[in-house]
Amino acid sequence: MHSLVCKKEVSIISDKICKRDQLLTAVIDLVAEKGYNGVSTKEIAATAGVNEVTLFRQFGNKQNLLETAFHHFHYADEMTKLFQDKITGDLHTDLLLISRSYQEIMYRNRKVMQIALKEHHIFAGFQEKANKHPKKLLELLTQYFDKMLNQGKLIETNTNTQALSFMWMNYGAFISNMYESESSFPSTTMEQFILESAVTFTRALTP
Amino acid sequence: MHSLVCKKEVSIISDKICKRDQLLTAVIDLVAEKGYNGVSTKEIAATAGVNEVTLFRQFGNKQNLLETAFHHFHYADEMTKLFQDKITGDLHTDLLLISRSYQEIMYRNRKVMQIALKEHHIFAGFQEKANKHPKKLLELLTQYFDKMLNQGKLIETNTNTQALSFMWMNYGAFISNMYESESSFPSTTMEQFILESAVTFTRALTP
DNA sequence: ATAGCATGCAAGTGCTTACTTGCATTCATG
DNA sequence: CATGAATGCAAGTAAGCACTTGCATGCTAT
Repeated sequence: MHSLVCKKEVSIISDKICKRDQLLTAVIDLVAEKGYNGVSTKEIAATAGVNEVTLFRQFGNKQNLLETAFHHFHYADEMTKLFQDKITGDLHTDLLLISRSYQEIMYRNRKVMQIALKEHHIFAGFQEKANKHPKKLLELLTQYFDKMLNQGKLIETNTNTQALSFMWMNYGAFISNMYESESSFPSTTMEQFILESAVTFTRALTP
Repeated sequence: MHSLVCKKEVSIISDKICKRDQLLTAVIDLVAEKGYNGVSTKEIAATAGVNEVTLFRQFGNKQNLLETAFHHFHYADEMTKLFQDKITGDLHTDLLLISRSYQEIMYRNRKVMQIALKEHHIFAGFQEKANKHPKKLLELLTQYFDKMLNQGKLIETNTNTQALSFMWMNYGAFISNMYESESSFPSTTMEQFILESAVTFTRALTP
C-alpha cells in the first residue's frame, strides 16, 4: 500500500508530475509572491497547467488548496536532530553549525515563511506552525548555553537572552535574504555574515 | 500662506480631524493588517467615517490613496541626526543608543514597514523607501566602527560585516515585535535584549 | 470490451469590487 | 443674502471573483 497521490508520476511521460502536485506548487509560488487575495483560482490553475475546474474538484475551494499546500511543503524536525547528532561542545564550531543549518532550512522554507508573514490575519494557524521550529531551536540553544555554562565554558550571563539575540540576528539575516533567487543562495554577504557572527558571539561568550 | 489641508482641524468641533487625514490613517491601518487586496474602498471609507465617494473625490483612486498615505506617514532622517548629535565614543554607550533609537523609530514606522513587506510586489518603490533609512544607518555604523578601529578602540575585524550583524540582529528583533500592541511596547523581553546585546557586541569587539 | 474515474471545456450564477453620476445638503466666506 | 466648494446619498456600471453544472473525452483496471 503506497501513497494514493500521483500515480502518473511513474507513467509513460515520466517528467510530467501529477496535476495535484502541480497545483500545490503553483499556489505556494503565487501566494508567496502576490498574497492570497492578489491571486485568482484562474491564475493558479493556469500556472499549474490545469483547468480551473480541476482545482475545485480536487480541493473543494481556494482556502483548502492553500492550507493543504502549506502543510505539505512545511519541512520539519530537522533542527531538533541537529542538536542530537552534531553538537561538539566547542562553542565556535557549534554556533557556526547552528547558524548555517538555520539559514539553510529557513531558505528552503522561505515561500511558506513569506505566506505565514503576509497572511497571518487570514490563516492564524500558519504563523504558529511556521514559528514552531525556530521556537524549538531557541529552546535547544538556551539549554545548550546552560550546559556550556555548567562546564565553565561560558561566561555568567542570561543564557535565554543570549540565545534570543543569536536567533534574532539570524532571523533578520534570513528576512533580508528571503527574496534572493535560488541560484544566488547563499550570497557571499550571507556567507561572510555567518562566519563573522559565529566568531563574534564566541568571543563575547567565552570566559 | 499655510497648509491647505485640514482647515477644519481648528474648527468649532476641535477634536474632529479632517476627512482627508481620517482616510490616510484608515488606509494605513487597514492595509497593514489585511493587505492591499484584502481591504475594500468601502471598508476604508467606513473606518474613516466618511462616504466612499469622498475617497475617490479626494484621491482619485485606491492606489493613489495608499501611496499618498505611505509617504505621509513615513518618518525620516532621525537616524542620521543620531550620529551627528549623540555619539560619545564609548562603544557600549553608543551601541545601546543605536539599538534603542532603531527599535523606537522602526516601531513608530511599523505599519508602514508591514505594508512595505507585504505589498512590495505591487508597490516596488515602497520597499526601497522603507529601507532607505536602515541602509543609511548601516553605513553610518560601519563608518563609526572604522573610526573606532583607527583610535585603537576596536579589534581588527571586517567592520562592514560587524555592522551588518548588529543591524540584522535588531531587524530580527523588530520583526518579531512588529505585531505587539502599542501599550506593551517596549516589552520587557525587548528591553532585556537591547541591554544584553549591547554588552555582547561590546565584549566581542573591544580589544 | 466495458465500466469508472479524472480531466477539459463552455457556460453560467451570484456576489463583490473599483469607480462614476446626478442631485440634495451643509457651511464658510464675500 | 448669495456663491461655491466639500460632502452625503442613492443608484448604477463594468469587470472580476469564487465556485457550479452538464457534457464530452480519454485513460486505467478489471
